[in-house]
Amino acid sequence: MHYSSFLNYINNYIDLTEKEIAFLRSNTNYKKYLKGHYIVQQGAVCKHTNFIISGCTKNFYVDQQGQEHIVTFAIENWWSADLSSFITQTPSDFNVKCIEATEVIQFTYQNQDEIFQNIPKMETLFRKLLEKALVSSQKRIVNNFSLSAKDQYLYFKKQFSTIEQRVPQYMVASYLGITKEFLSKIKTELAKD
Amino acid sequence: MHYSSFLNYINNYIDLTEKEIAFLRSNTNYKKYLKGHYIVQQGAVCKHTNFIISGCTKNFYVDQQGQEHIVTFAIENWWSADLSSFITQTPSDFNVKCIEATEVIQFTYQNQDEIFQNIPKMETLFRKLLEKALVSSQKRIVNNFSLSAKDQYLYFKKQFSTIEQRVPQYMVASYLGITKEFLSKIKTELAKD
DNA sequence: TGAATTTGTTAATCTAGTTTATTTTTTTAT
DNA sequence: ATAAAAAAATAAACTAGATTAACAAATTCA
Repeated sequence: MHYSSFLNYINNYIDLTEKEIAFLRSNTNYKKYLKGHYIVQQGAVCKHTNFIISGCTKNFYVDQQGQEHIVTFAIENWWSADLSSFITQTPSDFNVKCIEATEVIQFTYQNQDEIFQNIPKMETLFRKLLEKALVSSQKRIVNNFSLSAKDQYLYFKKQFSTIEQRVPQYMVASYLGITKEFLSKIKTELAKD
Repeated sequence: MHYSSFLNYINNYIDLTEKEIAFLRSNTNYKKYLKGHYIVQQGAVCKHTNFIISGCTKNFYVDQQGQEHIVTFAIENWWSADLSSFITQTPSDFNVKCIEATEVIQFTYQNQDEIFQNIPKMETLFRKLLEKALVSSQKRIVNNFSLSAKDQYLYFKKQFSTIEQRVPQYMVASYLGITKEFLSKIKTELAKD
């Protein structure tokens, strides 16, 4: 069943009783998106937080010049949403799009509220996830201004080798904040060694 | 008393009973740092999360070339710590230094744990603070790769005008990830209009 | 009050990464 | 299997921002 990987994931952090599992199940639902489909679209409210069971998504932003900037990727066992829109329930500045066909367990803001109220351990889990996410976001800012593009690419490759193998190179470039041409240059340079 | 601004701040988000306030008080303490003093030093464990009552701190990182990169500033009614070190209780890669004499209410990891266990509303508050912090961290990443240095400076100025007026210009440059010379150039350019 | 230190400016030169344009390779769908 | 589309590579010209170095203001503090 679809829920098993979701429950396995949660089980890595906290223990849930049968009752709590049932409650969680009744406050989440399973959904499958096709490749290329949008989970969230710029201008629309992000209705759900999504736990990815299988597949891959990108969270990106289209700037005024029409250029796409990838903020995060997400794969199996990660969370995917536009946090800003979700927590405020206001229109999103970002898109979440499926790079592959993607299965998720999702819950609404109301669902989340009920889950946290009925299973405080879940709120603790989320608090800790947010801490980790913030740490890696800050780490990315630091890398951004202390590493060359080449070193940022090597760091990404080391940290997210699975993602690098699954997404087109121009998306990696977009995530790194450099042009696809320059990433190509970096890779040929690295290949020489 | 020192605690009043801390309690006022918390009161903006949640209601605490007298008992809860007493508990919070007994699990936090007041401390005053002089200008130039370190709250956290690179290589040491970040023992406390600090709520700033008065003053200003910078959270920065010294890279291998000896260059300082400011990750965040913090002023009155903000939180200041090296989150990464605090949550893992392992040595920090960052420094937190007082730009002005700074008064804080601080608590240890154990204190935090007890507070969250005894006052779940406090964990909810922190979960929400972390959500907001993550959103603004992601916003900063986006700005970083879609705005020119000039526009990033204008955004900083708009968002943190109080900070801009309090810290030397070379620190603003460091926060923006540009050289002080280039920021000076940007400012003379802007002054022409 | 004035010497020392910290902070900010200006200008010339340099470089990492962008832009634009063309070609090649890989993937997708029929 | 093959045509069309998507992705990647190459290369020349260009630019935002860095580096270096010398100088000017503003603070600090004895």
